Amino acid sequence: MKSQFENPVCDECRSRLGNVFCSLSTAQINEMDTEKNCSIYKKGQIIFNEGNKPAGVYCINKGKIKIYQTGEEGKEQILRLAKEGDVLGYRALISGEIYSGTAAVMEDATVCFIPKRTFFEFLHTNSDLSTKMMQLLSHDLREAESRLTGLAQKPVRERMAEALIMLNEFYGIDNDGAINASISREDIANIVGTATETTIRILSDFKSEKLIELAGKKIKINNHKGLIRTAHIFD
Amino acid sequence: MKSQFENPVCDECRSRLGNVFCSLSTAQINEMDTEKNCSIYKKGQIIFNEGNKPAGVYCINKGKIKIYQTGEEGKEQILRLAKEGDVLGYRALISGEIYSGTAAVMEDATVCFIPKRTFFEFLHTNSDLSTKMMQLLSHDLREAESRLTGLAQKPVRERMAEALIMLNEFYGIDNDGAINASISREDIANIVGTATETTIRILSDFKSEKLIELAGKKIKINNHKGLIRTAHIFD
DNA sequence: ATTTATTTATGACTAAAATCATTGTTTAAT
DNA sequence: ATTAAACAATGATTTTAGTCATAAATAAAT
Repeated sequence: MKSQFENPVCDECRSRLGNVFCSLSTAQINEMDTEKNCSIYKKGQIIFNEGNKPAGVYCINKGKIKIYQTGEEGKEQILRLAKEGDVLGYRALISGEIYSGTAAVMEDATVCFIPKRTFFEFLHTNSDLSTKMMQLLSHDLREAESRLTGLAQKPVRERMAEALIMLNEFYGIDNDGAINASISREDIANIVGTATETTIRILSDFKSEKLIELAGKKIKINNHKGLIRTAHIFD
Repeated sequence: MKSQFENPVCDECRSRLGNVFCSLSTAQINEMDTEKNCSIYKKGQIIFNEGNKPAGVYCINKGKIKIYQTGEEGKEQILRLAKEGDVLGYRALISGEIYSGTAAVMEDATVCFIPKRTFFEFLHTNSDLSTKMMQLLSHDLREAESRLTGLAQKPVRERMAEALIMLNEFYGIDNDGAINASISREDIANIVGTATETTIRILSDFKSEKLIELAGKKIKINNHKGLIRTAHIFD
């Protein structure tokens, strides 16, 4: 399932400076280094599963991960995406509930597990961390609620344009100017909340309209302003 | 807009014992009493508006409130409902953003405003409050994400059944066994994420199927198990 | 009490997106 | 290199839910 290897060192982790753990004390960083348990996950592997009890949080050192909920007929709804520097699994841990979603690896990942005990100790002794956690949760909540409204009110085409803009921002671009990720049409469908065929059709439309370029799983945004107009984002 | 009157006393507020402020110290309760500013709002009035900058949080002493986002063509998407004991406006305040939703009164309300300064002081000095705030945000997030998945995957009929069960739990029942609230079909539509006409039709269907009884704005759940089956809730 | 406005109800029609079916293409496995 | 499996593309059809229109019923206002 997961292979042991030489753990990344928190003190040297550049991602950490951009996440909730950026203000840990030297002592706390050392403790995290001692207590954490890092693993390599291959594409397709599950980090945690809907319904399971959380035992800590996961800090992503490398890789691309999706968090999704599984609906009635096994269809995934992707709730969030995560990449290096992102922390996972805090929602369920903090609220003392079971995981409400599953975290699966989209591109090979190195993930550090920080045990519950350690995380809560930090949370109780470092008020900056708890402030940052509240801000993170607040941000996630805003995001989820906005998507909820979009899903209820916007047509698929607009949500698709929005999703492409989001993916472009989230993953950044590679040397060719394409979105720096290989995402299947099915995953895109599960982000947007539509059928895979509909996703394929709309992407083809966008291509015909010269808004994007397609090359296999690679998507390049050609006309950013046009996409924004298509998405009807005015804020 | 809002009329001044004799403020409710926090120390005597029974609702407070069930919300995030339940563990404030006596000194903090007294401070809250001094600093807070309570108002009476009539049905239809706005407590805060999407896009405005938060200046504190609102604690509902009495009344029914909806928080919604306004979409492109002015259609409301109701994100959350609130009643006595609920706290409002914390998400935007904590994340330092503008309000992402509007809070409007559905039934005449008494609402206490707690200034930002006071709230943050409590948050920084009372670790139990910050824990509870994190739990509240986590819970809200779970709720929002589950609704997101439902909206993407469940047909209107199922979501409607689910909404009725939620409303029944949230507002409780009156002497006649009906949901203890008068909600317009339009508001129900804006909770479920559908058109008002569709809401009316599905409620009529539920009535024909003896799942509910309708009398004007009053809705009584007749067959709870049947509704749960209709909603396809298995957890 | 009567008028006006709002809300609820119902029918007819349209549009959007899902589903089903099939073929082509890429990617992975042997 | 060849086969198998997974993924992408496209067409045809169906289903779902939205929109428009109009009438009945409630609720609010004068």
